[in-house]
Amino acid sequence: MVEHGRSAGCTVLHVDMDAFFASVEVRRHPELAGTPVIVGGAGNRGVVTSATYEARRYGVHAAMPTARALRLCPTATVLPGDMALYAEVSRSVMALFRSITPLVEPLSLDEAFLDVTGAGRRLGDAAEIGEYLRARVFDEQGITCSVGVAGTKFVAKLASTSAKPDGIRNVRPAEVMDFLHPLPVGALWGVGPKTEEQLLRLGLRTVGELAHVPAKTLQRALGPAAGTHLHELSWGRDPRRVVPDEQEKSTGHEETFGTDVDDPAVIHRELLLLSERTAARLRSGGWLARTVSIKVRFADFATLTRSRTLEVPTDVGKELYDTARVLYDALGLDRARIRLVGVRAERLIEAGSAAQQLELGAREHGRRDAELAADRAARRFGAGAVRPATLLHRDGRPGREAPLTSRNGRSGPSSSRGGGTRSRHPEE
DNA sequence: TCTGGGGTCCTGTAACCT
DNA sequence: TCTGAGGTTACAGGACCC
Repeated sequence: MVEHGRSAGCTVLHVDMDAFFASVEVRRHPELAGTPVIVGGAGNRGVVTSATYEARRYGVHAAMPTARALRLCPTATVLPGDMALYAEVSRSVMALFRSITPLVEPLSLDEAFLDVTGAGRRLGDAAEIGEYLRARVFDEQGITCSVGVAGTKFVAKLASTSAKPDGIRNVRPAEVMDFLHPLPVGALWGVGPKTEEQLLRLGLRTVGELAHVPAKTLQRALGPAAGTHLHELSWGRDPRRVVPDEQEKSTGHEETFGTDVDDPAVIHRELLLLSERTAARLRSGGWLARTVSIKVRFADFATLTRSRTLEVPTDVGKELYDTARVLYDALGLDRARIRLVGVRAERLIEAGSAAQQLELGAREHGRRDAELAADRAARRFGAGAVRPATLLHRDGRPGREAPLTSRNGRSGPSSSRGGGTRSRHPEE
């Protein structure tokens, strides 16, 4: 039971599923309960996407190469992941959140911010609502989550992290400095390995030490935006509101080859496949892309990007591919060893809003109609049911160079805004 | 040890426009 | 007509998140 008014001044909840993908897998395979389970790519270049706390005890964490994770924890069960299932569980959980308040801002499949200002009268204060949500999620989905309660998004997020696993943490306004200042600078949103290294060079190890450095000094060291941002966060100031349904800004696909590739024909084929997949996602979301970008990562991990803005926005795979190919060919790579290629559609606009422009652009519609038919076939017979002839083996089977296991079963682009706030990757 | 995939944001530079 | 300043846009790269 929660004492009345314990979260006065706190209206923001951050709810984060515990080891989400792995927990869903354990729910599906009850015989794995209490054992180390890793969800991730099993190939020679696969990485861990999610791991149960039993696996984490061995030092396993997300983004670690699976091969290394298995050296640390040889008894772990490795599962490839089932994004469609995780998305379904996520939809149910988000629907539960929306039954409490319309102000739900999903950050990824497994976490969301809730503003419960308007829900208090019905359900108690924010901390009581947090307890209620945790119980409902467990009852309905059989998985646990952790909740942070605070007056700002940033502090609520840190609070849920400190409550993990299967806990709740309420940080009242008067407690924010005591909570925040002992934390390492790396806990701040926007401080990754590079910035942390810079801050350590300045002798700043904790948020409290950073808070007492003049904002001007931080701005000089880190740039005006990052300097101001970190100074504000270090004093618990975060004006961002909980915003439901944010507009997507880009979507795309990339693929790491199982082994490095130096054959331009193979790269071209991969660019076509990635363009088709990206376009299908544009169409399913009702968007057109104004800009196409490609990403190329070489064997030594050096990465470059190139982009081009289209005269007429598109959701047609062939048009994305034509631009991607021009960008790639312009690099003039002479059988360089390539590890990864990617295609992204950027500067998205709603398809309806661009109807006029399309007519003016007099685009050829036959190809789009064919791709729409392929979408319908994919819905009926499964992804890849229809694809360009160049992506087929001679015997008609779908074919390509062996990239890593694709773990991407997502149905649409993320509403993520990165830079420290959103993503669709579970955990950590 | 050897680094996936899907995102956003910031910064610097160059080109373009007024 | 030419020129320079200042603003805007496009592009590329890097950092970050999970």
